[in-house]
Amino acid sequence: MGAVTDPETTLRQHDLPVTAQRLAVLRAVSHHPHATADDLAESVRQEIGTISRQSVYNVLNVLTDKGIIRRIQPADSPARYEDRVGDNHHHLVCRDCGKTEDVNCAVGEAPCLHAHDHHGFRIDEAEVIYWGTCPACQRRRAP
Amino acid sequence: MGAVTDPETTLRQHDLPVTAQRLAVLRAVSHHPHATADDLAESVRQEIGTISRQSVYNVLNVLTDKGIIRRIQPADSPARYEDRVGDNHHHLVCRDCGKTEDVNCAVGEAPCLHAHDHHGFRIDEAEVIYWGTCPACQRRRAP
DNA sequence: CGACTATTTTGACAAAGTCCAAAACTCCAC
DNA sequence: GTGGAGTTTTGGACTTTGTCAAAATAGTCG
Repeated sequence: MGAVTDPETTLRQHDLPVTAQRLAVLRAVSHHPHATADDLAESVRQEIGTISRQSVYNVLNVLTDKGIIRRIQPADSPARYEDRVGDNHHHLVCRDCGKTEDVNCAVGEAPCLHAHDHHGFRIDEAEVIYWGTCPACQRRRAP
Repeated sequence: MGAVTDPETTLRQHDLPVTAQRLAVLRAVSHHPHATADDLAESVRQEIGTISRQSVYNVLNVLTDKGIIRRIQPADSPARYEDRVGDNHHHLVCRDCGKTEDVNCAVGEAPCLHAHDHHGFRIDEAEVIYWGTCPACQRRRAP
């Protein structure tokens, strides 16, 4: 997604004024999938010198609302952001270090969307998180 | 689980000294599934008069570590606790009000545990959250 | 009952975000 | 280009959820 369209065009397509901060955040999300807001702030500062914490949050919130990026919020971890949207993929998260990987949906298209007993809820998303230990942490703990 | 064994026996079976606070928290979790730590503190106070915020967290952490209760942590919500453990069920969460319902695993036994591409992770749990709008919030928003 | 250990309490602290008002910037029409 | 309206960005205070540490208290076992 981020690769197909350049950041500036993406912003204009969504009627968002183009600012240096937004461009930089958008690029940072593309280059560092699953980074936290703090990671991204750091990354943006290296690119454009300075940005306020609040602006990072503002931009991330706007982009998330517009569906340009996706926010994932695993337990015991700050929110993480990614570029890849609208393809029903899921995540693999390390309990020790928080490392996050994409996994394609195990069942196929958008399968998970059908809970058996939906209690009258109108369901709009099925979120799947696989919890485990990443290779590096496995080595670190059982040497 | 909570219904089968009484709270006091449950605690002794796990080598935990029995205290008024633990009994009350355990009962509160049984009676109010998916309640937050604050909800539970409130509930316990009505039963035994007073309990410190820290004790509620202490007890919930111990019980969770022992596998007596389960903690779920949906995005944008404080942690919630439930009685029902070890049966691979999942949750339905309302985006508006946070209302949470149990749903039995859509695929059967413990199916979800097999991600296709596991990147070398050792996976120990697959967590599924269905996001949507509960009946009450549907009515409230589209009158 | 009494000693020993574990738990509870109290109060300070930390992380992740949000709220607010003022200043700076972008966009668009001229 | 330039000016004005409307948005963004800033910086600082604040909120929420949860943890840490030390002192006081309560539970357990002989």
